[in-house]
Amino acid sequence: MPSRYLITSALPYINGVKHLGNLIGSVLPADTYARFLRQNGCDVLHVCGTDEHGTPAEIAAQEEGLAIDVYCQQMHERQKLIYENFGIEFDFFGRTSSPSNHAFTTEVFKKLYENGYIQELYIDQYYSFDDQRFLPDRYIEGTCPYCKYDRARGDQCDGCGVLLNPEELIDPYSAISKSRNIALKKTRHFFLDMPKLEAEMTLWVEKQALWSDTVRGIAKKWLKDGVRPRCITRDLKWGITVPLNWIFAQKGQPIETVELDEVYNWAGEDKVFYVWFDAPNGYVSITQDWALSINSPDEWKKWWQPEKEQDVFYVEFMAKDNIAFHTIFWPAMMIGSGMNIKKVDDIKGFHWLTYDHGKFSTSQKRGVFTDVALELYPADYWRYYLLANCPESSDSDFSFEAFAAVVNKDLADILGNFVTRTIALHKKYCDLTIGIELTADNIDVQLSDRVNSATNCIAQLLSERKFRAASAELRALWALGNEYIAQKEPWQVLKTSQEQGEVILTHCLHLLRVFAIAGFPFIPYTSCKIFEILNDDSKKLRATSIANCLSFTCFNKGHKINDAYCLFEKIDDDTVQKLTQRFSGEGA
RNA sequence: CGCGGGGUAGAGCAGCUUGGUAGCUCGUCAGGCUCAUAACCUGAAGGUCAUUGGUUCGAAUCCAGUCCCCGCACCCA
Repeated sequence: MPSRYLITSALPYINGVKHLGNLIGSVLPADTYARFLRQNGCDVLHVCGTDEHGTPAEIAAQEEGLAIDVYCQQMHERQKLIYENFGIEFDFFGRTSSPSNHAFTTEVFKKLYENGYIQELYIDQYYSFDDQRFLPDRYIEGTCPYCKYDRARGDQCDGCGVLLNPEELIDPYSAISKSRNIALKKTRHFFLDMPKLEAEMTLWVEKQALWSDTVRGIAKKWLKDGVRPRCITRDLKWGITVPLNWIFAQKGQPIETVELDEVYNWAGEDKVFYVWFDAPNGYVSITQDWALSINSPDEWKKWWQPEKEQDVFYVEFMAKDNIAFHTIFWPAMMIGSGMNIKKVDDIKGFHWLTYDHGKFSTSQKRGVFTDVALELYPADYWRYYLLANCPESSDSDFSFEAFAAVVNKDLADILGNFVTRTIALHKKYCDLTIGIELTADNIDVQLSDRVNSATNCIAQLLSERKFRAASAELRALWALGNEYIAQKEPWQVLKTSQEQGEVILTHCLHLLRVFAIAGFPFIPYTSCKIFEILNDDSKKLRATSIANCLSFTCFNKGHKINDAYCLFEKIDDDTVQKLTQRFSGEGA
């Protein structure tokens, strides 16, 4: 057993509020897993943060009329608050624009350079005079030389799918300003020498036993087709500055002695690392920021540079588009740097969440975004639905119709209703005061066995990070409550025997406690509410492992409980229709 | 032959690695109960596992071919 569990969620990009797919594609399952491990008493660190560099961020800031740093600051706070309100408990939610990430990324680069994994090449890049900037490949459009599609991008043609270089485009123009006043300029860039790392990466990928077929498949595909030098720098202002002084010093050619034009070309001092190069380093630098925040600056090493590799078990959560970076490029950077940074053990990759059989779309306002979601319904509704229906093995669809069906049935009818009926009976016949204690003589062994079997199963599935199956088993556990109470009919028994009736009801109260503990990784707010009703200490929710969490002796004679209330409001058909219409992105 | 994912009861999915009488949830229908958010419990109906061929005593599961659906278009994970 590893002594520590390191968990990272893919860093959400800064340029806007994320949608439900982002939530279920990384941070929510990661939080669920982290909560589960913490209940088991494991030492867990879960970090995430905003990915802030790159052209899309600059353009988004420009559109908002804000300076880039101000924009990022605001958007970071906004995203952070939304995750908090979903009950995502990061140890630290950091930023890739932080000083620590500047420092760490620079160090990674220097080590790669010293170890001979960095190549310098001049490349031709388009400069837009009207935009006054170099244009990243995807911001140049033109006609595809192969299929003649007239809106091909500089990196790829969407007409025929061929991968392109920008200079291949016929009649190119700036996608930002549509200006054709652009010209190819030579500019010096740095490349990560992937071919040199290929053999080592292949070995490393082969070694991975835990990765799913999908993850392994993507990794192998990139090893097969994607092994070529990858450019790691861009000509931009916003980012982590490439340490040119240091580089020229390394060459024994002090920068002062070199013609500026020759060195920088058009980029002047605006040469920064490409966002893909600095973003994953954020996992480490954010941990460093976490360490600073707890006044133990070296604490991050416990996680990223453990004495023994197997002391830390590291799981990354992400959507499938990110898998190549996490299976190949970032590990290659870390291996090449020789910095002895802990590498990932398992990668939990998610497929896409579609919206009402189509795509989420920011520009069309189609789909539910995380800020609006919380205005509509409490966090646990979303958490439960998304976990129970997560795109684990293939894409899955979100629709309000399905959402309402699941919320109404599972949360309201199965769980919520069991809470209400149990407490109502107790109030009526026992005055919300526990009058008996359960002992070996009166404990229902059959129930006990079934509950233990279910909780063990949930724990096992969570430890394997199978969220859909774990949710289904949680639901089955809830159903045991209704089954038990229907079979025992305490409302009948109580008419003839107070004691026998109370034995049944006390079993039900303990079941509620089990539901709260087992549900805590999934629907923490609800679990807290149930514990309040039971008048139990909510700290125990965080410190009781799910497997075998059943104990029929938690409540002493005389223990008072609180009255229940409706835990889940149902969603009616009319509302479903209105919401479906509202978020369809058509007309509106 | 562009890449990737998928085709299993009306809907949504599991099973496929390691072949052996087809499973879960919702929905439908029929009973039961009345403590409860018109909730709950029990039972039933409903599938030749896209299709063709092969391997095998035996294939949803392995192999080969065919067909169909989805994403790879701003945004976006």
